[in-house]
Amino acid sequence: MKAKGGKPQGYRAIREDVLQRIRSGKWKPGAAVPGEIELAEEYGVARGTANKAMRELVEQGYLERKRKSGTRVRSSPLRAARFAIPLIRDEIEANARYGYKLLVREEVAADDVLRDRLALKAKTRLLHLLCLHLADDAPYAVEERWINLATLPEAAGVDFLSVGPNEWLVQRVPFTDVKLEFSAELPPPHVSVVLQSTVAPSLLAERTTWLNGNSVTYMRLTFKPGYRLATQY
Amino acid sequence: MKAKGGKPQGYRAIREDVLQRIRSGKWKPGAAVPGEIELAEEYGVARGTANKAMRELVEQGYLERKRKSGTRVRSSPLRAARFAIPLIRDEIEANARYGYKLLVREEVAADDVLRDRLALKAKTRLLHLLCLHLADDAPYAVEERWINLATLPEAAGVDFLSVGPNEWLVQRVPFTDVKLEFSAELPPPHVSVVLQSTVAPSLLAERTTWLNGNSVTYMRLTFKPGYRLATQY
DNA sequence: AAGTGGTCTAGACCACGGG
DNA sequence: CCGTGGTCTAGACCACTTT
Repeated sequence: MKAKGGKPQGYRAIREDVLQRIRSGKWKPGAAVPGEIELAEEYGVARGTANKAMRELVEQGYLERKRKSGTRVRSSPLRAARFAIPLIRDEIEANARYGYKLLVREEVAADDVLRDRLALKAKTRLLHLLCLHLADDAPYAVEERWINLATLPEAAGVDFLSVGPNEWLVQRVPFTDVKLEFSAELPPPHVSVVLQSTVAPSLLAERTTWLNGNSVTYMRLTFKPGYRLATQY
Repeated sequence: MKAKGGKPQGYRAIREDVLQRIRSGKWKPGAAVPGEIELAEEYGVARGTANKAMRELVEQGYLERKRKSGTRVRSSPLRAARFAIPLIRDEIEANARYGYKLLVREEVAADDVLRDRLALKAKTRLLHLLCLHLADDAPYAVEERWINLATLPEAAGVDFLSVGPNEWLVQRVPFTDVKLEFSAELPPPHVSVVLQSTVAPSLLAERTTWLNGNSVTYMRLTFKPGYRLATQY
């Protein structure tokens, strides 16, 4: 345990001070907050220092700033939760022994659903993978993945037997846009069989990745029933 | 539509330039990146300007920086998805007419589950609410909420008939910590009845809110079957 | 027109951490 | 030790927005 008893110094001191006044209700939602110049004088620092403090509070969703009209406490705090999206491997290894199995590897032509989701032309070839992630030898999540071979031809030469597609992609392939969706589903039979689960709702995470307007990959990650995705902020 | 054709100026130019070099693979994961001084000279700007550009890239998860050893491209980009968590009302009003109904309002004693989750003493009184959020008169989500009256006695005097607890709380009550969890559940009967749904998996969002170590409220939000929580980054 | 935040500069000192 | 990033300063000009 680090002793963090000492009060923050510099711009952090200002940031925490202002935050304290917001949390305590001293500065209420919608209320105006002193400007940078005034704050800088109050704390005896340069304007740039006060600026940095206020900018961080804007970024954290506590303040709104507009030129000329000044700074205000956000009326309904735009709380943005930041989910860390670790490699599944890392998530499992935090508490258990990680295992990985490749179940299916095949080249396929895109069907209508995939063509739509990945914005593909008619005959585009995809690499389809079905993988199982295990924690202490028990099924943890099933990964269904399609990789666009038009964008990523080099994927055709990888066997994915020992390294999962997630890890392979993240290390080698840059991307510019990601769409992430969560929903609750009853897994289809070919997934629930692999999860060794009876009929029970599963959390489904879907991720579609793009590179400069070209689709790279689409992934469906079905977690075992009872899985909880948690964050704290 | 704004025409954003013009290339970014100042520190943004540096940020986008460096990002481009990462995304194009010119600078690979794990590789060292020029230091601030070098970058500043390259672009003919002050060191502080280069610093600002690099800091933003760290924050976005693209770079790692350490004193003395310098700046590197993150080997596996720490992709953090930022979920905006709007008031349900705003989420619905983006596409439909919002409706709200209070179904249950009662003071209760905390049971074991709630005592554990909210870290309560034995006899703490809670305000229990059951609410329905509607989109164009169709059930959209069911909100079950418990408010800690020890922390928030003033909530006992609010009827919550026209203003939902979510909106009331967010406007008036500051908080310091939030725990947010997502899972897939088969809703219990008293929830599925209200959702007018047959037996189908629902996405469940649970949020526990704290103020300086004291629990404020616990909420279970059950979305209608088929709901998708989406984010883009 | 004028006020407020956004950005930049040139220079400085400090803190961390690898050698 | 000493190089690199972290922070700060005092001053400046600019951009946006309201008056």
